[in-house]
Amino acid sequence: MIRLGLCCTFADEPIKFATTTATAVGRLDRAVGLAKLSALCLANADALLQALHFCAQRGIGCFRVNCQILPLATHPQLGYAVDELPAGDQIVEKFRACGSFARARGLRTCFHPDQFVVLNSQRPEVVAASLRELEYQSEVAEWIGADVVNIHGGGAFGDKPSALDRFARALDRLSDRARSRLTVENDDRVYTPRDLLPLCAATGIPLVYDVHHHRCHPDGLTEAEATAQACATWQREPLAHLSSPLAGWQGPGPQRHHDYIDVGDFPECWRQRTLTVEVEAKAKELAVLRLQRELTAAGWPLRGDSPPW
DNA sequence: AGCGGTCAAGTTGAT
DNA sequence: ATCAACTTGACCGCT
Repeated sequence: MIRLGLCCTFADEPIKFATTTATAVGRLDRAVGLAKLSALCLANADALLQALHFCAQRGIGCFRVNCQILPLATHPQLGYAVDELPAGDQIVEKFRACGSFARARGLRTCFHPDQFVVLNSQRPEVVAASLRELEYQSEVAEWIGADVVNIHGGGAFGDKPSALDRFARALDRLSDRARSRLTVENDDRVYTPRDLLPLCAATGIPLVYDVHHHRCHPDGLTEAEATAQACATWQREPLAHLSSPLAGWQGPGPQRHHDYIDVGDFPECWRQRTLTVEVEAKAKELAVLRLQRELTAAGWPLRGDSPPW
């Protein structure tokens, strides 16, 4: 059974997550700034519940939460703990309500911090900021019952074995809350599945298999081999990523994402799997719903409302 | 009210 | 040495 996942935002549905900028908040007094941020966090908790309702209603079994759900939470100057916000209690309560809803409807949720999280950086301040970011996202993940906080391997710095070793050692600095949710994903320029599988074996961190990245940056493993080995790193339902190239596989910049998924890009070797497939496509929910229709027409078993993994 | 420039953060590799 | 690519639109300050 395949569970399809939607990433972060909507193309057509009027569900919006609010953001702000450090420049704007930095101009305000601390208290005024916190009041503004508090309102944004509250609005985002409401938007998340709407997003989950949409997914439940349309049989989309997984939703990825935007990493800016609590805007500027880890900013070096403007960052805050949620209990510093005027509506802090209410915010946590609303996120916990999202968690209850997701659990009741069998929806999976996950996080994917952006490229600034580099656990194997050679710069200690970058690693420290990355750990801080993972702790923040894992706190929200706990509120909403998300089981995955997924990151990339980071940089190679001219020496992948050393870089992977630094990655492994940084894990020891995470709380249980963060470490138990952390996963690592192959990317399209540095780390392949083959590079990451030994790290996963050594640390117990699951591998999120991005088949599009693997096609852009192959490593000698077939898709079936990479899928099998990635799935074996999971003690629960595995997670994978799928995209189609912007202008076809022969076109320029195949690593760039298309608006929709070409159903021909869906790996045949996923057919017998129980798997969450996050759809990374610019047309967002429209792309997920179209893929859902096409897979169903092709006889693939899909699930969006079954009990949690 | 509408417009357009701007946005916290890291790393790689193309030019 | 510089800069786009990752995500991409929404915000904010100016008229």
